[in-house]
Amino acid sequence: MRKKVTLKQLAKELNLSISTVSKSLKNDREISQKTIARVKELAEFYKYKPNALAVSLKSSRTNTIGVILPEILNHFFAKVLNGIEQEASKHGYKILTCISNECYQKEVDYVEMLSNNSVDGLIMSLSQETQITNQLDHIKELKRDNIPVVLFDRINETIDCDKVIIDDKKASSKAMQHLVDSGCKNIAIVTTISNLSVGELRCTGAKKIAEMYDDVSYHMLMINEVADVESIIEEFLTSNAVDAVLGLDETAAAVSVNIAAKMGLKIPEQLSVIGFTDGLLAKYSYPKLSIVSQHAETLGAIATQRLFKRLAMNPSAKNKAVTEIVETTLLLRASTLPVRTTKQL
Amino acid sequence: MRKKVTLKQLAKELNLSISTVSKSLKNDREISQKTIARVKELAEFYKYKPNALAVSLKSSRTNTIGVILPEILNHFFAKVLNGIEQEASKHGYKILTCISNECYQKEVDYVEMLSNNSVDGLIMSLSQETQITNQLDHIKELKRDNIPVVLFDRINETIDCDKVIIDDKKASSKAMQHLVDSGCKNIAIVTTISNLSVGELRCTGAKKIAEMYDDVSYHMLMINEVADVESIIEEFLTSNAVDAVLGLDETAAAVSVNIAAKMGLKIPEQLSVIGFTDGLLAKYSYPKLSIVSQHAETLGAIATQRLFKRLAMNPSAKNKAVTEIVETTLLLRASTLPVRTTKQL
DNA sequence: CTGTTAGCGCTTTCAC
DNA sequence: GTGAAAGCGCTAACAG
Repeated sequence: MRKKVTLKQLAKELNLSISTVSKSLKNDREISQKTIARVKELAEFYKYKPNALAVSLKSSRTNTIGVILPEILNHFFAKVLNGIEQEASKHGYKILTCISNECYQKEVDYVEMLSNNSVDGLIMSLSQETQITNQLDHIKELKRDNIPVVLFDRINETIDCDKVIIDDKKASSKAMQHLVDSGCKNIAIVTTISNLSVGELRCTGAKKIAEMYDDVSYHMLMINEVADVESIIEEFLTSNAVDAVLGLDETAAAVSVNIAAKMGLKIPEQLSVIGFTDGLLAKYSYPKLSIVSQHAETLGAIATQRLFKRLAMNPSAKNKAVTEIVETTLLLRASTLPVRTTKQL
Repeated sequence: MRKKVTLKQLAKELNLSISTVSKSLKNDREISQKTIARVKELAEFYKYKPNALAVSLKSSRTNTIGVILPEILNHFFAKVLNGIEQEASKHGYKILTCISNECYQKEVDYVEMLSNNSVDGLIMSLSQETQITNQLDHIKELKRDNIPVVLFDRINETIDCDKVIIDDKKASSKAMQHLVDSGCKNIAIVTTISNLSVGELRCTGAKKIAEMYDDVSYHMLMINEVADVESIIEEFLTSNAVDAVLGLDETAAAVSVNIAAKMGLKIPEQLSVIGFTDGLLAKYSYPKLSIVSQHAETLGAIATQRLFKRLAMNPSAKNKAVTEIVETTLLLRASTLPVRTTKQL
């Protein structure tokens, strides 16, 4: 079993010094063409690859970015990860992926683990527990270690760093507005994420619109934890005669649709449905659901670009933190009625 | 902006040598308790963390494993990744995640990228293009670099390395058997992955069973590329009076169900459906689909354990490659009829 | 008990 | 043109 080739070995075999070999491989003009050729040939022969560890240690750049996600089975985060990966790889960067599993302690551990010079920067979305308990020291300490962070989606205002978010409030307003415009009068707002920053914002946005209309009423259905979401929603829909459901997260939307189907409700004739989701439902549901598309992959790409910009910045010129907002799209399909109200001119 | 603390700086500040500091932090019994206490206090104060790069360079262990996946938006791979991550983190390992996007060249690039001492080992599933074109040198060369690989799901028999697979043939046989036993006579086998190793195996398994029965006929519907899967399946179901669909992959299964719903076919009365999928459909469909569960997370965990075992092995005692087989489960739900045939005693 | 030294593999400055 | 030497941060064998 042959060991991995190093500059040293190439040098010995060629009767050259290590530095000459190193320079040759970089086409340093100090070195004669003949030598360069010799070196390259042998390097090629042995398939020499510079030891990434040594290069990083020397240069203090790892070309790696750390990504800490609350979950990966949630399609939204999977898409964000995909966006990050694409963008990172385009720039020759690798990504270290960690999944906090919505758990504060795991998140802390991962931040610790990665802040040992393992990565050049971090992209992360806070775990549910972190947001609920509001423990943020582990993030704030990254500043002291001089490692830049970009927070996305599940952010916290008090942390001074770059952020990329969705305008959740506006998005849910738009969705609610559509329901109202298409004639819905009695709307259920269903959420299983009321304890997350984004959950609150979506709530606020939806309510704001509903409250603008005297003839529109809404019901909030907040479901916590891993309660039996299905039966809660079923019970709710049975005892409340709503004509629309706005699902503020994937679970809420998905379950609502299935329960409606089970109850024999016709969509959209009897029940209009709009869901915050990211393509999963859209792809696998019938009738096709109207959705608030969060452009998760774009979000991932933007977060990555942000981080690259930050990394490229002269650290002394530490500009103020930037918050970028990704616009959502309301994608109307078969699960909602067309707009009925005549807008005033 | 304070720079990251190193042993050197601690040593200077404490008027000790670097090695004494290093040993103190390791509770080396050679060092006096008093010194250990002093060192630890200062280290704590500065939140000293050993530079992972330097440690790795020294020890030639990165505590990182590379994971190369064909896709991440496919729920199956997301689940596998989750399984890998959980298992790895349990052992204090980080994972470098790469997504080949079904593209041979990206896969090659990633293998190159990671085999520069960036990882201790690799877990991967071959990209579609790699399987089709059968170019495998990049994987085989890993052996020369002495970096262990565990291949899962999309494997290749000619590569000498550990493998973790699902018994796809048996799984599809089981599924087909159930359809037959529940009285289906005219069964569509729908696949969009006939060009993958797993696709072929599933095909073979299903056909084998169908062909055992004189009164059962089957139709193969192989859909290639990103053709308009929906219309092809719709057309097929319209012109062929089948009473069951066996979807050999997620797309095939999902689209079949939706089209059936669209066509007004009652499931399972008029059409039984079983799909190879990994919980996605199950979670979001109504009626609940019968599925072949591939236990993706288990698969990921097992692959990781395999890799750890390999890493722990004395390299000179390079045992033969091991192939582990993960059993599937046929999860029967509302989309299939109960078994009708009376089995002979 | 503590310190010196060498070395992991590489880059880079400075001599020759 | 080429090479020697220092150093990135750490560990470990060996001296003292």
